[in-house]
Amino acid sequence: MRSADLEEIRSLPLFRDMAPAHFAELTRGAYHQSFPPQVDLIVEGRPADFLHVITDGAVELFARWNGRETTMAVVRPVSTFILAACINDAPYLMSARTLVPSRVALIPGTDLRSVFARDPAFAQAIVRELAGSYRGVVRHAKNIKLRNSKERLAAFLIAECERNGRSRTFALPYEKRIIASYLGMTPENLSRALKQLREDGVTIDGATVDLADFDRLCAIALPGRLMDR
Amino acid sequence: MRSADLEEIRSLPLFRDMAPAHFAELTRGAYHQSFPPQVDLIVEGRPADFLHVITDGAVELFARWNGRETTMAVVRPVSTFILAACINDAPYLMSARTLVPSRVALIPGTDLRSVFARDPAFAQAIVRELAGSYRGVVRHAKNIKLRNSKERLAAFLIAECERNGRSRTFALPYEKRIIASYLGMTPENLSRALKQLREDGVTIDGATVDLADFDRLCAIALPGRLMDR
DNA sequence: CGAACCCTTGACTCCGCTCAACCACGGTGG
DNA sequence: CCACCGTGGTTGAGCGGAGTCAAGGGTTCG
Repeated sequence: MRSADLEEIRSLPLFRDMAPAHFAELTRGAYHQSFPPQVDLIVEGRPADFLHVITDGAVELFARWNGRETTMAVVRPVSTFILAACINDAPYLMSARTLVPSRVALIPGTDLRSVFARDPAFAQAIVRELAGSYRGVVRHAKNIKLRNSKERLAAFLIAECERNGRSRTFALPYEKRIIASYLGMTPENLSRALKQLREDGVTIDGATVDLADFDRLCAIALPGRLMDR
Repeated sequence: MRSADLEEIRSLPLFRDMAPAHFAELTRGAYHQSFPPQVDLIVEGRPADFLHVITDGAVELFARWNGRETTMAVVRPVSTFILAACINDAPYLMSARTLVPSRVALIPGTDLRSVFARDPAFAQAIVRELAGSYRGVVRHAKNIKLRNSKERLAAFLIAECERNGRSRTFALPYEKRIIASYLGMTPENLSRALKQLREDGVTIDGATVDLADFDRLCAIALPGRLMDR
């Protein structure tokens, strides 16, 4: 693994405070690989062999059942995913695939569990990471169960706007069908919902969005840290 | 706190392996209280002061937004809830209220965090508990997003059946309106869905359920450990 | 240039919600 | 003892949101 990559991973909250020897132990058996788009990194149901750390690109976490599919989250650098399955040595509950060309570090689950049992600082960091992930899914579930599709879309646009430094215009971060699936609707419906939001100052051209009336959107989505962080 | 209660709490996976002195430290500042039904134990948004351990009864975890409400889980003895908020010292994302007369032990969050930083075995247990909770919410979200209401209901009945030792008849564990909310539908709709399932061998009398054709239900719900544990 | 693929649009269907009435049950108080 | 009322559950009618199916346009890429 390149030392620049190591630095980057090392600087993550998850690894920042652990003993240097333990970090070396973790990364010794690790791979760091580049993947083209649309590669399946993880398929749900398989045993959790590796903790994944995305260092570049974007990865979709999704789930399948009975021929249907829904995206649960989109992970961006630099962060980890499917830590819970690794720690519990349990089968993955979600699949993962690259959305764009991406680089991912793979840390063997056995090493992870071994170091985790010996390094208190690392254990603490894992707890924080897990607690954060947990709260993320809770927010997602609340979002799905409490808001209707128009409200979810408005909330999503607000969140994206803030991710881009509250700039009034910005680009959608990935394909609309992914956004639709993440928001729990069909692509057709997302299209219609976007059109419907034109009355609220939202204009769309391809992937670029313009929010003319931020407050109006807020009145629809009523964003708050209990659901939108 | 009564010593029998202490024993019970101590035997939980979360506390089983920690140092005796640390366990004493945790429970020293703890309360153990009885509550009547319909008491709000936690209201979302408040800072997370206490880890809750339910030792008797049943507690509903739910969330509100804009006048709507949805139940996220029902917690039964003996287990803990809202660990994530406590560990992160963050506001609760969910509210909690007793469904029936219940006993709950309250462990101060400051003590929890303090011991957690010093006791590696405890930190490990917390990680396992958190990872388990995380996977629980992921399952819930998948359930909501991938199955329609009839399928969710069938899966719920199957799960309840197995909780009762696969007995063919059993009682619904709590009010139907709670079940409806948990399954992401209205009470009216639950009623209709139950009636609809009569063709599949489900008969309902008040709170008692009879499943004449388990396999038929399975064909609808397609249960699996990736969504129904 | 053709072939995918994504997005959009329209028409239609249907699942699930709303609103309203009604019933069963249990508790209360006259 | 019974009238009254509140609550939870059921049922029905009507509506609307969201999915499905099908077609067409725009882009990208081989």
